Amino acid sequence: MDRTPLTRDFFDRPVLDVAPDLLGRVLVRTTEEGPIELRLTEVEAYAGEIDPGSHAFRGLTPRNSVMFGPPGHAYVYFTYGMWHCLNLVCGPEGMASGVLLRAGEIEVGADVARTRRFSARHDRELAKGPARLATALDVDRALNGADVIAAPSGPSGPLSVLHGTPPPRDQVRSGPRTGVGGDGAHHPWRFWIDGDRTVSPYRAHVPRRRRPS
DNA sequence: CTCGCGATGCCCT
DNA sequence: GGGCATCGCGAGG
Repeated sequence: MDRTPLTRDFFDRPVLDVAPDLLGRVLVRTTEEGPIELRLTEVEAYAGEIDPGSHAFRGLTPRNSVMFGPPGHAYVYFTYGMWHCLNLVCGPEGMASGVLLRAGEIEVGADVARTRRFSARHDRELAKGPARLATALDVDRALNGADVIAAPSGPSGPLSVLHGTPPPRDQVRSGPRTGVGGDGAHHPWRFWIDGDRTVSPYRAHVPRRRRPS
């Protein structure tokens, strides 16, 4: 496995080039309890201000400001009152595009991840879904804006991405994004590794009705 | 394995 | 005040 860190230039490309190219890459999370390494198996592209599904669609806000910054940084948001999700900012500064990390296989530190993901029945469920992935890697808003480009000698900060072993191109599949409705629903901007058991199940967008009071 | 539903708090209109 | 880039649980096949 190639443990060379990905460079800034890797992320400074159009999001639809970066997103599928992240499959098979290795995310390294350094925690006090030890390292966790995750091989990415499922991602989604969010194309900045032109994309109705993107948090950046309505322009710069306090929450999404990291997306408007330079590539190669973590954008972490809080959702459904309980969960965090982790994105990697890509494209040139100002494009506000990013890749949501949806699922992966934990290759190192499954025991550490399990201390937070104790309800997972199999190891392959530890990071099967974006909020599970963030929980397993102990990612919260404290890491919002963190630089994920490691020094050439290896990971130094809390989060970094290594080259890993990308799958053959014919094993990369694409389809509609999970849980995205409206005008952004039909874009096939979700990418995953065909047949991988850690990929999360597809769920179509469901508009919610207000609970009777 | 699938489906249905409630939890929960922050963001933005 | 509506909606959310979700998850875990319980019931049923």
